[in-house]
Amino acid sequence: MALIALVDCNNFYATCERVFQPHLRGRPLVVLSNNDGCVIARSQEAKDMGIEMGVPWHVHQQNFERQGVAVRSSNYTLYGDMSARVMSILQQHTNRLEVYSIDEAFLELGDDGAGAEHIARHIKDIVREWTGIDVSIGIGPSKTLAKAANRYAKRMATTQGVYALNDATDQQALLGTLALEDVWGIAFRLAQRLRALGIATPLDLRQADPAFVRARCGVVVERLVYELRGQPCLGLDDIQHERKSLVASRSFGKPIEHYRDMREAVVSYTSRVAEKMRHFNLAASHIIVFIETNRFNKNQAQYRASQNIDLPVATADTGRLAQAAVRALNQIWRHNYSYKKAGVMLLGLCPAGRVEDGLFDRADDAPSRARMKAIDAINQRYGRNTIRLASLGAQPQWCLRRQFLSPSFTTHWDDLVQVR
DNA sequence: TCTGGGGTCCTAGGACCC
DNA sequence: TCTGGGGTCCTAGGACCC
Repeated sequence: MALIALVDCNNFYATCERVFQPHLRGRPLVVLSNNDGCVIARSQEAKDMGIEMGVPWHVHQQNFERQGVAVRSSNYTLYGDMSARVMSILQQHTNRLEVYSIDEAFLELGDDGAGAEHIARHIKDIVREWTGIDVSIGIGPSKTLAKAANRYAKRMATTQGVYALNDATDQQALLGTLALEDVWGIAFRLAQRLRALGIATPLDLRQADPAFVRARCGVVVERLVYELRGQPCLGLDDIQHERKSLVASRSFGKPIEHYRDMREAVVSYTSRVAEKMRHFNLAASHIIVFIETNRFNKNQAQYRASQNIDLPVATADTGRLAQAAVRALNQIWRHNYSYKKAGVMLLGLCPAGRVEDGLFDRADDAPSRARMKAIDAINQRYGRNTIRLASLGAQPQWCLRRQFLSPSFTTHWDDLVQVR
């Protein structure tokens, strides 16, 4: 069975900053979120000082600055660029690569344990030499075990950054020492639930009855049982999948109380997210706007709301999207609240050219009986709502709802042409 | 008084990840 | 005074249909 390696860049954002500012090496360093609100990355020295992930910077600022902690605002363009360099090196050493996040990737490394470890050490050296980024590598028969191995590689100096968790004895020994929350996919809530069921460690979970776990905690945790046993349930997702949603959201530096300010914010988020969408060459068929008050402020009246608008035609046009966004905002806006955050989410994404150039994205004359019949036939064949009649103002429009399409449908584009 | 059963679709919200 | 931003997947429940 093929072994999976998880390559994870150590202290990624902090290391990226250091590659270009070598004088920061050896000093504790933190990277802050937008608005410099809270800590989103730390160098090893900063971690050792006890600076926690996600803490609001203002709480500790004075204290830490006195101790010589260097601070940087985040620079995602730089991190994205460094990430691409690392990933392209990894790509050269495997047939299958899943880029899991900006600083992590899963690789398939063959089925020979010793061989896999050897390759992993080689990868680690090369990445360091070519990019200045330090990585840790965990190897195991499943993604979840590779994750656990990676943790161990990171924490134990004796591993020199690479650890293989291939045989059952090692797996049991390690899982017995971990907390439930150390398992990829288990956080506070699930850990609580599992403990209440008498499952106290990852080793207990590995040995639990999958059917029992499924009945109590659902299919996600059942999968983890198998994954911890080394029977992979989570495949390597190395095919570039299409994005399913895009978001632009922000916390406001100063809370918003007036409708006009909120409208301005929502329109500007819409324009930002629309631009991102066009970059991926996509169009959206739903737009959601959400607004909320400051949930940390216990003395304040709380309000959260979101509104989904179905667009009659999938579009990437900022004007149309902004119009819909304002309509959504109008439905949820309430006076007398102090709003702290808002966002715009685009859903039902589909390739842009197709629908925009499509046959149905225009106010046509009333559909003929023959056309109605043809459309009915398509809906019957490929599922209802593949094509539907929508209204924009008084004008009926035909639109293609690509998110309802079966995969086979795309090869039958000709059918649509006939409808016309 | 009796009070189906199975299916689909949609939505809201929970939980997790980085 | 001040607490990030961007994602995915799953579930439960309601509406509706036959």
